[in-house]
Amino acid sequence: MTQPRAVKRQARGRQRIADILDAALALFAENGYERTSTNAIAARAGMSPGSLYQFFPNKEAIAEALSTHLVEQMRAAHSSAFDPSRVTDLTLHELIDRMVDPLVTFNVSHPGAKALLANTDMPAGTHGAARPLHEAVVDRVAAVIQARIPTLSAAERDLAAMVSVRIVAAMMPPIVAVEGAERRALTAELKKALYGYIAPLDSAGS
Amino acid sequence: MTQPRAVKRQARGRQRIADILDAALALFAENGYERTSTNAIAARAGMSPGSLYQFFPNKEAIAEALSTHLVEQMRAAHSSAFDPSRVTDLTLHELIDRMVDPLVTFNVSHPGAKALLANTDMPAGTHGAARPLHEAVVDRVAAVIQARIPTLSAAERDLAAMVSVRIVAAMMPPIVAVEGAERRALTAELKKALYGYIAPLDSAGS
DNA sequence: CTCAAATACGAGCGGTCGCCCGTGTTCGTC
DNA sequence: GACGAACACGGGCGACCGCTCGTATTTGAG
Repeated sequence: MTQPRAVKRQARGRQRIADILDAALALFAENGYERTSTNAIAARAGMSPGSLYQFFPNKEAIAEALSTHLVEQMRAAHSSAFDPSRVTDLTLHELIDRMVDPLVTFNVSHPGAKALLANTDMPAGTHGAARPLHEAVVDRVAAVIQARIPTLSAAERDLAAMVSVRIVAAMMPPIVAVEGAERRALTAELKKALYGYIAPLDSAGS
Repeated sequence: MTQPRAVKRQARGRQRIADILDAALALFAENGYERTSTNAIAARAGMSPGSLYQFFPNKEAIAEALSTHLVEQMRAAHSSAFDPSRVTDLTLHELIDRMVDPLVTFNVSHPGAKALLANTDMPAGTHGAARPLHEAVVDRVAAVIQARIPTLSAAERDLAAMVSVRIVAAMMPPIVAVEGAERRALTAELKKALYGYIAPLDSAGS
């Protein structure tokens, strides 16, 4: 439906699309979606407005492509972190480390991703592109919890996964905003919160 | 400084200001700040654009007044919840109940308040009006923690307060979005998360 | 009752935005 | 080397935005 009717792209064109996405991500992160004009995106990407519209039918499509792009990168970066095998061999601390650390790394190296995916300053379609990611993350966390604590009911497990993901998301902005020792301290605090929430449910000890 | 040079308002005028604020809150909650036009606010409030600008010098002033208004209501609603007296007499569960329940009530009865105060889709001045609230809440939570767990260092206490507030804020949207038993279940889960985070620090037992 | 102040109106100004289109240029293919 | 498709340009259109202003009406104080 929203399929943009595949146009044969040349290498030049694909590079320009990447340029547009880079410029858009930077500007969205700086000023938000609404405050960023398409002319500004084109200028930052080093092209004319007309050229920009050769690759995207409208502004919203840029946001959607950007969301999809980030979602893919995130998925790729975290596929290993959610491996449900050997989940019972690890201590809960180790398990939390394995899931939190890559998330922090990704969010640090992609500032503005949060600004895009978590912001209400967005057209509806863009949220639609982000929701599958959130659901996917929650599902995978639920799968890990299922492997770890099989005694939980499905409802309890899903609820615990949702709450865990929200806690992580809530701590991400301050973690990304600082560096070094401060970041490590905040990350440690996030892990303490997760541990405190999950440990009472856990049957496999510390 | 931003003091709008007190104009003698008649009762009619004060009512109109309230109408404008109501309309703006509803529209901001529905569509966000940027997507809401001043003409739309005026129309929803049942007046002409010219009349609206009799009471507010510009759009940002509306957002600021709205923020201040909500902040005041929130402060009033929570002043009792943060009473640091008798903090040591309560169990940690009771203490958490006392602080979480009024917050949930307020957020339920003021949907869109979050949309305003937590959104990046806002002029800088509006964030400036919301930050004092957040800081005030964190400070008061820190004061309660101080009374409850005096052994904590200042840095640890402030950190714990910040994390606690973030956890509460993170769970608020889904809590507000549902009703009845579901809402109670989510609220209970929030309290479990808070308890799990704070209990390990607490010296006064369950 | 009078009158200045407060309130109310709404057409429309100046500006910006998303986007189009006419035109010219570069690329891949044969 | 020729040719069509992809790419590139940028002036500017139409719509809408925040906001103004000239004017008309209502209010409360004296």
